[in-house]
Amino acid sequence: MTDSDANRGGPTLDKRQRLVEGARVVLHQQGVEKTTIADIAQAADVPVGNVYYYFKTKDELVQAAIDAQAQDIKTMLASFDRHRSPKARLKAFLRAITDRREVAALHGCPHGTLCSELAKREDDFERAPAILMQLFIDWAEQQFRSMGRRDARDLAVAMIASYQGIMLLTNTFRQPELIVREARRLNRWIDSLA
Amino acid sequence: MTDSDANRGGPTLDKRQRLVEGARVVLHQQGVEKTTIADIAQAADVPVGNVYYYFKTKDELVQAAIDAQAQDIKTMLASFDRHRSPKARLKAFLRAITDRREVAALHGCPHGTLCSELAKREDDFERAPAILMQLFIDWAEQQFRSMGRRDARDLAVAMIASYQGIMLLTNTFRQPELIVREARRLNRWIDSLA
Amino acid sequence: MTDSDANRGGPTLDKRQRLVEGARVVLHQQGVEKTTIADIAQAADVPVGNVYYYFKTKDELVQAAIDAQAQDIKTMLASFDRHRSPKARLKAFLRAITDRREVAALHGCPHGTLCSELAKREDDFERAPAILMQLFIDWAEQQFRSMGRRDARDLAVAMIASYQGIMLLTNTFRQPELIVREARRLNRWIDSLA
Amino acid sequence: MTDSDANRGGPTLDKRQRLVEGARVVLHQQGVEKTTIADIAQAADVPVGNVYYYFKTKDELVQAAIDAQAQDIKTMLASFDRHRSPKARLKAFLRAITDRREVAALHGCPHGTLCSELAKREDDFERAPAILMQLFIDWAEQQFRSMGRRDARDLAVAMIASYQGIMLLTNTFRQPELIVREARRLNRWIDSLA
DNA sequence: CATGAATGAGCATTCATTCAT
DNA sequence: TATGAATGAATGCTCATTCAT
Repeated sequence: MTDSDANRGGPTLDKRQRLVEGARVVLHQQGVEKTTIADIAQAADVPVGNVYYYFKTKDELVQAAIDAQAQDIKTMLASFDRHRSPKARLKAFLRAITDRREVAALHGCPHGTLCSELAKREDDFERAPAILMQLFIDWAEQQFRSMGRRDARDLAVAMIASYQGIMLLTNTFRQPELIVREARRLNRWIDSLA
Repeated sequence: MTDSDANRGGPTLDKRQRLVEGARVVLHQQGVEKTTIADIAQAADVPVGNVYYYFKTKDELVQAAIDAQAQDIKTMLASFDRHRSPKARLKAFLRAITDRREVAALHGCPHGTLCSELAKREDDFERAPAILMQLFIDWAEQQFRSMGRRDARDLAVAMIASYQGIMLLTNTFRQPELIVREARRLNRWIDSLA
Repeated sequence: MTDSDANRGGPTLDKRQRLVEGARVVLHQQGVEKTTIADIAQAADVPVGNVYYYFKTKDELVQAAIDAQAQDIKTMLASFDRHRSPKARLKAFLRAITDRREVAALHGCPHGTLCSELAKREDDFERAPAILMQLFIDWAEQQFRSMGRRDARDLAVAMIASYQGIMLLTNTFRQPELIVREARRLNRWIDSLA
Repeated sequence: MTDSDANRGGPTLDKRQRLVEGARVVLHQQGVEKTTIADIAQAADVPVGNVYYYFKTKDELVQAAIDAQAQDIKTMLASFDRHRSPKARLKAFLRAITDRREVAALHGCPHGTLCSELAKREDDFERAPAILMQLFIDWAEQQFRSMGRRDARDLAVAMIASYQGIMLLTNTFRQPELIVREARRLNRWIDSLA
């Protein structure tokens, strides 16, 4: 999905886009600290020295990758609007997650691992990826509120927590099936809600 | 040996122990990649060159920190045995988590962030912290099984996922209260189980 | 590229060449183990960190120095072709050696000491400088064969052994004259051969 | 031979002797620069900290190893006195060398590699192992002089050079047979002398 | 004498960032 | 804009030597 979205509008990406895409992939796979500018440049097929024309610092490039991920999340969540009921939308979310279980087993959640890693920093950057989680929670809260739940916020936090937690376990144990079983459970839970 | 004897029972730990403790603290606060041997040495008040007398490599020291964490987890989980019912034990677990919410907001779950970060590695070390998660899941499964649940495994995974997920959100948003509310919800959930 | 073009034919060498030359000189003078990257960088007037732009590891730089020495050897041996008879060529070789007796007394044979030192290693590198010796032996064998000697190989080995041995003694005793006398003896020996 | 001499007088060696023996073996195998005090201590089964009771510095221990080698050389050369003629003594020398060809192929000449390596140093130590070579040359000169040769000195130097050179080639190419063939040639050469 | 532990200077290597062209 | 090259401050790790007991 990442690639297909990024390529929207033509097979050729300009260098800036290629760098952001490369950053997303490599940062997800290797983590922020272990990823070098050279890694990203290579993934984007851009000369190392050229990176700094588009991004003044490594952090700025990471920020751009986070922003691009935010866009992806918005697009994905918006795509669930085609379902009429909030329950159907929530289940579509679970389905989307389940579809990515193999990648999650290998590299974890692209957003969760980013939050986890950047939260260790002591500069302003530590809060940067929080925006990604906020998107999920806000969306989920909206769904639960559409269902008439007063405790929509808590349910949203609980659901996203379950999502992030199962991603972590899936990654830790390298077992994609964990997501399948948990998604099934969450599906039943959604059904059980008034 | 002399030191450990001398320090037995006292507040002063010998250097090896101090290094492991320092490693635990600093690794939790800064992450594995960003933490230098010098950081750990300083935290343990040990000269840098001396670290290598006790640990051949940085990885070995990290492993020792993981092992120490495993011990702590075992001790904590064992302490819940004083409660007679499995439900009481699970609730005691939630209470223990809630008690640590301030640290979690600042630095995340000491085990979860470790799993998340090390899973990015490509050496054997990537699986090392899985043992920590396993301890939690096995313990939780035991509790649910004591309650007669056939789906004890799934419930255990779900509960630990919720735990890890809420730790991640708490850390991401720097909001300790998230743990309080989620713990309350999980408490009710436990009560609702047959 | 710019530099190499600019330096073409001139006394100034580009950095890579300068590094290889510096490595040759310093490795010969100090040996491989005692020579630091900083030593070579300084000899080549190149910042330490820049060395790694040209050579991924110290070993790779050493290998480049060996290769450069192989080139020198080939050039030198080829230069003896101007002599018509094999005996004259062998004597030219002895003269070339004798000409370098002062350096040999100070630092030994640049090839022999390299072989001696690297043979102690346990990685693949231990065999690397063997190629240098092989060049000498093959060339000498060719000369003896041109003289119609059936035992060309043995004679070649014997002669190169004498060469290497006298270099070692010259270096050990810091007596350049040893080479002069031995060269004289080998000259007579060559004359004595059928 | 080394061991049997060292053990003369009983199966137990005191620590100092064990250290010197360990040093000899390890220095021969690994070279001076690559050998750590810990390596030698381990080979001698002596605690690292204890080494400095017997030897103030690493150099002093290396010097002791050189001295021990000098003793060995003297003993070996003296053992050839049982042969009546100088030619027989020289041939006995060649035989002794040939007997050690396998070790030479693996680690080079224990004396030659030491000379080669230490000659690179810039302190007083650079001349230390020259004494070993001197022993050989003096002995050989004596033999040639007994044969009535006026050029005894040159012949001695030539012979020891051949010896050292073939050791180097044997080590470089890892071919023990080189020594066999060269020894044969030197044998014939000795026979050919008036 | 013995010894585990301590210490700090040094080394190969990495990498974000800058610069000259 | 583009890019290969430059730079220097880290970082993990080693090791001769010293010290306390």
